[in-house]
Amino acid sequence: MKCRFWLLDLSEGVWEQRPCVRLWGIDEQNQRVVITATQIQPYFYLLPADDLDSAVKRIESDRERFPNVANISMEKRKLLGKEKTVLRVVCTQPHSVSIYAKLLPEVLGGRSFDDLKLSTRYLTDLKLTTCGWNECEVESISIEGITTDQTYLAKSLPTGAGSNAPPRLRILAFAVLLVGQRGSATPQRDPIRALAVATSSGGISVLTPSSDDSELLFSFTRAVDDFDPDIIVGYDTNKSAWHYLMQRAKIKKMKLTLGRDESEPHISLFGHFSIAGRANVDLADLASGIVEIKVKDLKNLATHFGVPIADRLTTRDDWERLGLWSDFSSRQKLLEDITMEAQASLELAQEAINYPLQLSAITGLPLDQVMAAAVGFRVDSYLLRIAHRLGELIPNKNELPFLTYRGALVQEPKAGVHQNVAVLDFASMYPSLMKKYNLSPDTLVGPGEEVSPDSVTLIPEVGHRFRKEPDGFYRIALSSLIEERARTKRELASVADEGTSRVMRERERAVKVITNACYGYAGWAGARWYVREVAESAAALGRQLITETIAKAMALGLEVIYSDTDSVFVSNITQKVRELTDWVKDPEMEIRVEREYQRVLFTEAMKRYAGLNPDGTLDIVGLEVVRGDWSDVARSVQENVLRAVLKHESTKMAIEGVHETVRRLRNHDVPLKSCIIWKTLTKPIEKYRVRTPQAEVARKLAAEGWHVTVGDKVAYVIVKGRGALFQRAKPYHEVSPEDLDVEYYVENQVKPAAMRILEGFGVAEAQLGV
DNA sequence: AAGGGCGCACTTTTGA
DNA sequence: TCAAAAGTGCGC
Repeated sequence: MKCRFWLLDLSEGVWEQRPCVRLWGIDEQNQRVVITATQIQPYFYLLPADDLDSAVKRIESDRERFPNVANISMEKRKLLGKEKTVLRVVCTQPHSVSIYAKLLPEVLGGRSFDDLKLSTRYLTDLKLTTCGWNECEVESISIEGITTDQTYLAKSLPTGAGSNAPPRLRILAFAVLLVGQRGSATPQRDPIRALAVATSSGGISVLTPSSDDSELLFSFTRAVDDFDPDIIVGYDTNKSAWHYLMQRAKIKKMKLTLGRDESEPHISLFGHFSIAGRANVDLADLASGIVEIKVKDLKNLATHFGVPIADRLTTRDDWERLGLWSDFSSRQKLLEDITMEAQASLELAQEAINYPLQLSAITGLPLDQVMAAAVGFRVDSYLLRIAHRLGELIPNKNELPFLTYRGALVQEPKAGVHQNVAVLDFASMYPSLMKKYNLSPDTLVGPGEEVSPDSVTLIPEVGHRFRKEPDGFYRIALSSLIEERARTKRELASVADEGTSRVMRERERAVKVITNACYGYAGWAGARWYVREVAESAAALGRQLITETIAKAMALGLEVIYSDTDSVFVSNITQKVRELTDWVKDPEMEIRVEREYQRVLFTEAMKRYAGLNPDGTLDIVGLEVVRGDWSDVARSVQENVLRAVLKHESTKMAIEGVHETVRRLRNHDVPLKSCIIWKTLTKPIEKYRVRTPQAEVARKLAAEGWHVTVGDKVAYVIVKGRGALFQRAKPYHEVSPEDLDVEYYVENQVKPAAMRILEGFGVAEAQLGV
């Protein structure tokens, strides 16, 4: 019989002594299915240094060393466009692929390719769509431990069948309450205090242990079992909750059989926890990609997405939680916290899941992986499929030494306020240049290579040469992305249904993000297709293009106020701006008016400005207002100053605002929270060579038993006293308002932030003091 | 374990 | 006292 299924997850296993891939999905009857497939054996390619026959002989004559080689055959593939005959080395065991792919070149010389794990191999070879529909001829079987509605064996090679609307997904959200006796909770010492679960069927419950937490762990397992979710979601679960749950289970000698094959969660490829047959989604991964959210937490994420429940979330620090826990009468608050956290995670997942689903469908990474993977690996996965389609050998990941290269051009702005300014920019400049000039690893001409000058593009400044024909790997990949985006846009225009149109919008966004990441990818030393010359050439062509555009604007009599990378700020004279955009007249390199400011303010600095939009809102770029490492009090003062000078054109109003804040600060009338400075720990505390405030505070917290790790944001305030700044930085929860060094905030936060703007208006610093 | 690129502003510490 | 280095976070 034929099974049409929406592919949610993949796992690897063994079926009748053979390695198999399991495809976990949902069918059209909304039943959970799993298909066991054994058609593809694990393999990789070997391009030996010398002739193929002797390589085959050496492998076959050395069975002791290579016992897991099942067979070897010759195959034609391409290496950067050039035909090569390679050996396909089929292994009996999936894990042998990476071992032999490393070992054989050491023994025989040459290189190996396509070092993919079996499930990736399977997806790639069969062109299946993750988070999309696929088809397969199947027959029912029975496998012990598998809990899906239907269990099948694949009788044909499954095929991708497009990526239409997703089925109705069951989502389970959870949150744990972790409180230590002192400092951060430690699994060896502190049981899980409570666990809240919310499901997309409307159920919500809080589990609290009576004596120890084994019962809680058991109940959680049962809750997952009963509801049988497709997606398990929470906030920061990969870094915290899952580790804790697993450790507690281990201590209690229990198994957290959460998988659809009764297996336990395990750490997978990108440091996330993988659960067989389900997608474990950590919303922190979603937050990490959103630059507007400075302090990444669930409340800020929910607020960003406009989920109503955001208002009911309480952000607490560990020590505040410890305080509430210590007082028996306030424990209820903490239970409410995690209940809201679970409910909000659920609502957020429902609101925001379309984008990750589309990203998965486009890149071919399963949902849980695509969430956890960084941009580079998403691009990598996309390119891998294109390469395979083209018959290209897939280079293995290796850390190459890298060279930096010159990047984009930034022009000094004309400082001051400018009226009526148009901002023009090139749409997707770098990928467009890569496509237009066929910049690619396989079209790059070697330094000594003789070619006719007509057949190549010579890149200005850097002197690299790229063949105009045939189409290079990146051109093919980018074209297919750009076409996909155009197709999605067209479909979007004809879709009336709001649900479908949301899916399409997210698809378009996902395609765009992958497209724009290709330039950075090409210049990333960890990329499979890392070729510095490609990125370097795109940057050089970008500099040439923007330089010409600036010159043209000036020739047309437009005043050029500023330019950065792919944008120019010019006087907004409709006719001339039109002439400028027409001048480009290249369908592959479109420049368009992106924004129009009534007024825009520049200081002397690049990458920092504020513009007044026609609707009265402000765009604030680069200035303290948008920086997460300045106190709220300084940021809001600066924002008010900007609004006063740009919108109301009143420096008087601006100065009064500053006065008012300084007065309130000195009056202790500004909440302590507004004085917090957040800084990220960018390395382990022992690696700091300089005594920075955040490192000092982090050391202190660590000494008190709090877990502080790389990537954490440290919140501190500056208190009165003697000595360097780092000696006066304290964790804000230890500080009472009267200890605050108000003068520091006046002199080093509020004044600089305000003066940055006001000095261009002839305001002297003395006018701000009191 | 580490998880596109380079260009730039700015604060604080360091070390002579 | 001052310039350089370290550190962070931004823009595109």
